Amino acid sequence: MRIVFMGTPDFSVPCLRRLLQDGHEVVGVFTQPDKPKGRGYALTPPPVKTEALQHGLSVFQPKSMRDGEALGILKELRPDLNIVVAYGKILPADILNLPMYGSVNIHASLLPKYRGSAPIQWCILNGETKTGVTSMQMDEGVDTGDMLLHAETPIPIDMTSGELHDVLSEMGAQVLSDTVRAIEAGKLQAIPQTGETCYAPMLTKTLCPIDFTKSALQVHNQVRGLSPWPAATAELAGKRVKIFKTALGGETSAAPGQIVACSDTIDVACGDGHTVCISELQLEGKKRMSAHDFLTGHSVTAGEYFQ
RNA sequence: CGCGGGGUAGAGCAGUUGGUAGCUCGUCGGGCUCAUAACCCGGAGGUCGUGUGGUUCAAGUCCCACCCCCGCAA
Repeated sequence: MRIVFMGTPDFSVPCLRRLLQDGHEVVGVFTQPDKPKGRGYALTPPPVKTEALQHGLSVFQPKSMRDGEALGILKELRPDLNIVVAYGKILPADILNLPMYGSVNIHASLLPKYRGSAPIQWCILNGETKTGVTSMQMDEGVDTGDMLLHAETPIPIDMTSGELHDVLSEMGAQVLSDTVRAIEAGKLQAIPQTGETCYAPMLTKTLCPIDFTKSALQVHNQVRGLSPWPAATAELAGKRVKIFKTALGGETSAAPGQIVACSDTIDVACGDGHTVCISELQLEGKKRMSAHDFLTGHSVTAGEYFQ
């Protein structure tokens, strides 16, 4: 099977690897253009590009998929199937429908819930207890295509987005492998998406500041949903602190935001009379470290407030 | 040349107007205790990111270059 792979971030990499491992002929890889990233605006290639080049694959990084040029390239590649995994661009119908088997997408949620670009994080932010990966036959809408296969996984109460990302990334590769095999065998039935839908938009920094008047569970979900990126934040003694890891604590009568204990973890009172126990954090300009290490060098005392 | 913070004992930090380093945790030994993550006493452990650089009688502390880490912004 001649396959064109379209993907960009780390999440896509296991899928690409799996296609190669399964012996498919990856005739081309589309990925986002290199972008200025990080300090000094160093031009950084997306992870899929790096991986593709290591395997000697042809890489294409068009700015637009709608100007005819991309379609021309695709025609020359003559794929039997397009595989799209977190590519980051909305594809027009002529691109999607060019291959004999059309285009298949791997999405990190149980569709039709959590369509959009940040399904992993929103599942955790909303406190979902299970999620999964779905493959679908793409149409022009955003994650609205008919569903092919899916796999489920529970979300433990302390799992972070980063951890779930890695799990779903591998699961996605497996679902993809199964999907392609089933397509080749011609025994796959597409199921229209029905039922409750919701949308998982891109994360923004406005989600980061913690409001300790919310319940401990809400704060905890915010922290793990935004961990490791972009990370929930709070202010302590005028400095911004990123918070990466918390656990649900016991009851307290302290005011929201007040630190009630700081021996091994930093326990903060929330709005519902319970605490969250911070175990991993990062002060602006400093490295990420455990609460224990943080407390060793910084004098934090019970009674202080997070804002 | 996007803006900014930082590299000092295993870890996290301090180090004032330049005079060869200190705190907390950990660690090792001893003590107290029914017991302990608690407490007491004592010890080990650092060529202060690199340059065999510059200034100086003297630099962790000032100047220069380079390497690395991090926050913002993208």
